[in-house]
Amino acid sequence: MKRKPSTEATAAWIRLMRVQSRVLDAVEQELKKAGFPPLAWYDALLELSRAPSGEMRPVELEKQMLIPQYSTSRLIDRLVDEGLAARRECKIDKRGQFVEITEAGRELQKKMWNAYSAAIEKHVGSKLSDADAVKLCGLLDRLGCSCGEAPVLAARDGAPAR
Amino acid sequence: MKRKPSTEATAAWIRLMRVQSRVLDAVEQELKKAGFPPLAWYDALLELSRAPSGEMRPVELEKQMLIPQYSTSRLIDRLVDEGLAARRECKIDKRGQFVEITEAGRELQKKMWNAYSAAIEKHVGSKLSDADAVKLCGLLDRLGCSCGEAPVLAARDGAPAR
DNA sequence: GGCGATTAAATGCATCTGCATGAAATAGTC
DNA sequence: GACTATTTCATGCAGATGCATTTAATCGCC
Repeated sequence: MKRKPSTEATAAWIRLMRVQSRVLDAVEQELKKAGFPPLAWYDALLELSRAPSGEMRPVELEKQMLIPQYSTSRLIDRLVDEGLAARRECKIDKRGQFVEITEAGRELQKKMWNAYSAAIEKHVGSKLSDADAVKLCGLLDRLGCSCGEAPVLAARDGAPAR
Repeated sequence: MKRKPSTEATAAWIRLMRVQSRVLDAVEQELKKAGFPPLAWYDALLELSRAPSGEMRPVELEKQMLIPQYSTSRLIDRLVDEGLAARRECKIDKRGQFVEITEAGRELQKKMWNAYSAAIEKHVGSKLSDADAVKLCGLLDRLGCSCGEAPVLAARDGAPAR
């Protein structure tokens, strides 16, 4: 029952862990040096800015970002503290709420995307042809624990990570 | 100067972040459920067990594992607390020390490898042919921030992650 | 309508992390 | 040898995270 992985699979595992870690670190560092908050903030702001009226339920955000519930709760706290989002009462379900992105939030998201996209280009785009990037996506998707993400909806003004 | 990444590159970035996160989580969870400590412990034990006489300098460990200095220091603390490793005086450089893996440490490393390798097989090996795993390695290596790792020395009784 | 089960969100607590700094020893230089 | 710079490792502190629990509201069912 406990089959061992092939050396190829093991090597892939190691690469996946190491390379992701290095690339993420590099990108996060660049954002930090540019004076921006962590990537998680960007992801949240992006999700919010994409929502129909700029607002969504914390539960939604949680599902989109794939982070634990308490983590979402605290992330929202911080965004609200910084004036990047605001909590709104949810009339149809009083145990819940809505989180709405503010103008400042939208601006920050856009500014961050400049630095963020430049970092992606620097650490990923410039090292891989588009064709290879597609191949890489294909291989990675096969590992995706059925995290059936919507296609490549990403691009165009923002990329959610994590 | 601030070129934007192609949608393909952006998609690859997203996949890299998401898939790694999911796979790592899955593997860590399995280890945890089996009652084992975090992967970082395994990595450290593996490095130590591979060292010539089962001991190495914290600085070495730090370089191998690519984690910050303070992180190494505290990791060693925990290993020592659990009797998996022991600090030894370093006679040739009294500001330093040696960390030596104990018998219990070696045993834990081996036991963990059983669970760990099974998890790798389950979450990576079983989803990719060897040929595809090799392709994936090749593509990921190109992103490797010149983290010029030794070839595929990994396999065969242990795989360092992170 | 009443009531237990479920869901949404927050929070207390222990642990972990990052960052900066400190303490001790060695290396380099004159 | 004296003095500064560098290297090795530890640690105090603030902030972040994981986990379990709490509070409040809705749902399902009779």
